[in-house]
Amino acid sequence: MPKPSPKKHPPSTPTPPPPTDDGKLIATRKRFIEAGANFCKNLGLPRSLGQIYGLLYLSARPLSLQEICQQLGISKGSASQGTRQLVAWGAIRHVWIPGSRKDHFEAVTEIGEIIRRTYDQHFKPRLESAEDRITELRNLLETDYRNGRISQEEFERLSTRIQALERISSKIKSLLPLLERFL
Amino acid sequence: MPKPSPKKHPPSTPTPPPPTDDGKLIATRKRFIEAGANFCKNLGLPRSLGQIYGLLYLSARPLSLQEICQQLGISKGSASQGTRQLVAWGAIRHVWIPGSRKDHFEAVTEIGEIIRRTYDQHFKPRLESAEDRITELRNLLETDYRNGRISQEEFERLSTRIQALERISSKIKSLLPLLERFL
DNA sequence: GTATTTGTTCAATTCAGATTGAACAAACTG
DNA sequence: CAGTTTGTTCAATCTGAATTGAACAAATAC
Repeated sequence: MPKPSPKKHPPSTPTPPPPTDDGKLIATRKRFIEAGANFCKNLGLPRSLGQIYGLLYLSARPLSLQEICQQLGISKGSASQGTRQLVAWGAIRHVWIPGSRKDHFEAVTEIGEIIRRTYDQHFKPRLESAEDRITELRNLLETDYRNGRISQEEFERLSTRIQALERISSKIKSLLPLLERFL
Repeated sequence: MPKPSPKKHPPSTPTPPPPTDDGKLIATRKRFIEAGANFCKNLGLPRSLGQIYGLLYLSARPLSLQEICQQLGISKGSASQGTRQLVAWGAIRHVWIPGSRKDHFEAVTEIGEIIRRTYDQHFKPRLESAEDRITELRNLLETDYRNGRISQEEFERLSTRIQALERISSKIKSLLPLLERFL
């Protein structure tokens, strides 16, 4: 690696070179990375995930962790955690480049794939656990009633409301197979 | 209004009675309110929204702001903002109770309604604006190319990737009508 | 009119969680 | 072996958003 003086500057925050070193990033890339960041932010996910995916999605070749840090102006820690998350997510993949012992990453460009996997791994389980939580509610309700903590009238009203939830839940569940077919 | 002694206690924060005054909250309610809070949290929304909706959903009658604060142990400010948000969202509604000049709120129990409205007001517009952003990207790309900031090879690759996005986008868009029919 | 009740607003605070960076571990190099 | 490169971990920090609470406004009561 062409590093002339190993002690040029202490670790890394002496003169933060323009915080985001977009030296090599043309407008299209910048905009796309930004869009990815916003997308993730809107979903309540760390921006960095979107940035990393965006960078890799438009990259001509797999990039190393170092390159990711440099291009995005984020820390090694962030890049390491971010890439791990994205790999687990199935949105990017590890690529070993023959000559190098660095890790390299490339984007999985089949976004449909990613959506499908995300649905299977995250949405579906959650929807299913929702049912359990409703059942738990019903049990709690019966306990409350048996222990005389609520009147019968109260019991019946709450019961009706919980039943409504069950109906919604099972309706949604019945739509899932349909959704899956078109996914 | 059946209020016996108008000076029972000064305004509202004298001896914050056990921070969360769940005196009247039976297990079922507590659990449901908690579930609402978590649900909102998972969606990246303020917990308080879920708590308020949960409380109202199981309530026998419309509740005043004061009651909401007390039962949930949240501040007037939070309750005020929270209810406003939920009303705008269509998840709860204002109810004027004849004798009282307090605002009262009740939950909209037709959750399907709420989902439909939310989809129309929030998801759909966003999906549509996604198209615009992709178009913007394409324009940026052409500008970058015309200004000689990228090679033709680069141009073609990026173009392909953006095209893939366009395909996904239009595929999703074509699914919307189907989804809407079953919503 | 003044006093009281009720709701809103917004600056200050608090809190969650994303990001950093330095210490560490592991793999390789010479 | 020591030295270098590379990735991971985790405590500290930073950031943004939710929450508070007190000042305010509006409506009503007296």
